[in-house]
Amino acid sequence: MTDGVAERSRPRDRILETAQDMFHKHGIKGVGVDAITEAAGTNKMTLYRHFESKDELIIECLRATAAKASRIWDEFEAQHPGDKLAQLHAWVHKASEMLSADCRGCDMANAAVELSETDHPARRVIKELKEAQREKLVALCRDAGIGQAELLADTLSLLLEGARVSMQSVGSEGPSAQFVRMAESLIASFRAR
Amino acid sequence: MTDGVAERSRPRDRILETAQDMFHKHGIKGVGVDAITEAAGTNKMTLYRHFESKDELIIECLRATAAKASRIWDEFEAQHPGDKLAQLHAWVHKASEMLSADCRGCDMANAAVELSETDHPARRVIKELKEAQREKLVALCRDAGIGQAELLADTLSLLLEGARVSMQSVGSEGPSAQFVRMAESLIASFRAR
DNA sequence: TCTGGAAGTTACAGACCGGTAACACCCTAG
DNA sequence: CTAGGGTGTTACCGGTCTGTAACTTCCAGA
Repeated sequence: MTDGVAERSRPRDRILETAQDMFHKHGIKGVGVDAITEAAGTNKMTLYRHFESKDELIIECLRATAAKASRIWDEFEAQHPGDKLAQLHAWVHKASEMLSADCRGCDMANAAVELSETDHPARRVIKELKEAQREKLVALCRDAGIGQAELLADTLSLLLEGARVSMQSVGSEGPSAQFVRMAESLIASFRAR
Repeated sequence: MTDGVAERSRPRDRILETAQDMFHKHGIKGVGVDAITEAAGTNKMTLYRHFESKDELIIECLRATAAKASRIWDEFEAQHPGDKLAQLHAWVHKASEMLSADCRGCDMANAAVELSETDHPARRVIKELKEAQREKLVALCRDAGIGQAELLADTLSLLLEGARVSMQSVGSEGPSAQFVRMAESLIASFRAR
C-alpha cells in the first residue's frame, strides 16, 4: 500500500522525500525509521543501504530542505530581475504565506530544539545552513540600498523565526498574525534613514 | 546518590523541580521518567503516585515554569513601583539576560515544537499560559502610555521568541545578539508616535 | 509502643526504538 | 540466457520507554 509520495522513483529519493515530510509533521524524535520506510513504500534494509544511520538521514533531509528554500530565492530573482527591493518585499510576502494555519515552523529550528545533545552531528549542519541563509538576507538588504543591512536582516530573521514558533504555541491568531505589518513598517523605517 | 536538587524536601516537589530542569536541558522526549526520579533521589513508583502520567507531569512542569516567570514580573513592579515604562525596559533587560550562551529557549515554545500531536493535552495548557503572558505584556505597554500597545507587545514577543530559537540553531553570536538594540529602538519609535 | 500511610525496592509487562543478518527475488546489462 | 546488483522479506538483537504489581521499609502521630 504505497502512499502519495511513493511514485515509481528510486527508493532513496522516496525515502528522502517521505522523511522530510514526516520529520516536518511529527518531529524527528516523533517518527521512527520503520514508519518512514513503510510510508515510502519500501523497507528498513533499503534505508540503511542508502543512509548509514538515522542521524545521516536527518542531515540529508535538512540539506534537502535548505536546497528547496534556496530555489524559492531563485524565484524572487526571476520575478523581479535586478530589483532587490522588490525581491525583499517578495521575501516578506512569501514568508507570511508560509505562516498558514497548520504551520509547523522551520525544520532546522525545530531540529535544533529537538536535538538537544550539544554534540549531535546535525547541529553543525543546522548552524552552517542557517548562517548561509542569514548571509543571503543580509546581501539582499544591502543590495536593496539599505544602510544598516545587517541589522534589518537580523531583525527580520528574528521576527520570522519568532512568528513560526509562536504559531505552534498560540496558533495563527496570535502575535504572528501581524508579521507582514511589522516587517513592512520595519523596512520602511530603515529606508527612511 | 542524590544530586543538588534532592534536598530533604518532599518527593513530589523534588520530582517537579528536577523534571523542570531536565525537560529544559534535554527536551521532553529526551528524558525518561526513570532518569527524572533517579536524579530526584526517588523512584518511579513514587512519581506515579503523585502524577498520573508523564503527560500530567509535563503539564505541571509547564505551569510551574509559568509561575516562576510570573514572579519575575512581580520584581519589575517592586523595582519600579508605578513606573510602567521603566518596567518595560526592565523586561527587555531581563529578556536579554536570559539569552545567555547556553540558552535552551522557552520551555513552553520548546514543548510546543516537541509535542507535535495536535491533541496532546499539554498543547491547550501551553496556549493558555502563552496567551496570559501576551496579555500581561500588552497591558504593560498600554499602561506605559504607548498608543499601539498590542502591536508593540506582539512585535517584542516575536523578537524574543525568535531570539530564543535562533540561539539554539546559530548560537549567541547570531541575530539574537542584537536583541536589546532592536527592542529599545522599537520602543523608542512607538513612543515617538 | 503501636499503627497507618507514605516512600522505597524489585521485577515485570508490552511496546517501540535503531540497526543487522540471512536469504529470496527481480530486472537489466552484457 | 545469464550474471550480478539493487531491492524486498523475515527474523532477530539489545536497548529504552511508560506504566504496573507486589512487597518491604521507614517514620510520624496517637
